Amino acid sequence: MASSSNPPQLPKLTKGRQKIEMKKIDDEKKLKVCFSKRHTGLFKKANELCTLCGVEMAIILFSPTNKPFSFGHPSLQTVIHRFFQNQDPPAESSRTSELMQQYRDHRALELNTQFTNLQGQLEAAKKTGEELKKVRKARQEMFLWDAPLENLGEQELQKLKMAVLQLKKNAENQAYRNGGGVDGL
Amino acid sequence: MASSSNPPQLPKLTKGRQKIEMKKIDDEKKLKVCFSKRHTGLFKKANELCTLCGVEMAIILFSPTNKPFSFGHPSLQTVIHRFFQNQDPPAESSRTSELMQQYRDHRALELNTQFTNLQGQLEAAKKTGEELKKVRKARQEMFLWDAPLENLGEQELQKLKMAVLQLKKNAENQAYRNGGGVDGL
DNA sequence: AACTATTTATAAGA
DNA sequence: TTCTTATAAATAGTT
Repeated sequence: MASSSNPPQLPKLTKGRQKIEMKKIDDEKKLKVCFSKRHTGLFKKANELCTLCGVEMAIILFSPTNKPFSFGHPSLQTVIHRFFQNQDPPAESSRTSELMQQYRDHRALELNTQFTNLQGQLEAAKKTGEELKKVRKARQEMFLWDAPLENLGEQELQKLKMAVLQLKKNAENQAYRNGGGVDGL
Repeated sequence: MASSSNPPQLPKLTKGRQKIEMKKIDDEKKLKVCFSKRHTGLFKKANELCTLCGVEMAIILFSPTNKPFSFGHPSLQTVIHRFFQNQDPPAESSRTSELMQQYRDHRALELNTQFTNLQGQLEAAKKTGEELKKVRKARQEMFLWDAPLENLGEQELQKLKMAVLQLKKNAENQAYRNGGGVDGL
């Protein structure tokens, strides 16, 4: 009690968790450990999401040593089959719903055209550009495009908005790094 | 900060994160929010694992409202194909793979072909109203759409950003013109 | 594999 | 829905 034991220099036993750069880990040993921990963590998160929110999910991945791993709830085949089989929810069969479906189809068609156009712009951009360097950041945000391409609606617009914001942020970061030259890589 | 203990009365603004029971969330609103956050978090973790460890991975999941989402690196097709095609010494699901063996040749390759010709199908469908059903199917296949995740330079990034902004603008205009009242699902 | 010290992810609340 | 805040979890570096 008497002794005030909060010396400025606590002999920390470890450095604790350190922030790591988001790029491919070179060190074989570290990579192995990292994969092990994160693979476990990811599957745990997946399981929690399934439990908490009642979602059906399938995960397939190949380890750094090309070993296949998978997760499925309720099962791999169930989810994959459902996904590719395009099992729509309940079937409402009325004239109205049919018209609505046609409307959605039409709208989807137009959106697809726009996406195709976007793809073309990307191709053009790649040709115009010269060097390809710090792309990892960009790639990180790109995964957002992979998910919700079904039935683009209000929610999807929100995601697009988020993607735009992230791209903007990313561009700014890159500009900053180019100017300051902090920790080169 | 030296010797005196902290004053006991800290007017905490919030309770902060609270531990939750690992079971299906009943509250509709909470469930929705939870899914949104965790879905984003999971995909982020997945992306990090791919980046850090050079892992190939595919995730397919159905939200509480049965909306399909997917993540793929380098692409959904690539990973799924590899999984069901590569009948390597199966680390775990040999039975599953076996069940999907035929499915692989039949469905996956078929889908790949359809995707390749997606544009053509859509064009054709646009002219033949009767082809709307095909469009509907094509729309589902759009999940497989993959942005070229190759390397992009800074200039490309800028162009991409602009392209995205344009896309968003178009989508919004379209939504407004259509009144946005046809939100099925 | 277990342990710390931090970084991240999030449940609540605004 | 988005932002903030406080706390729960995940995990990089050690032992």
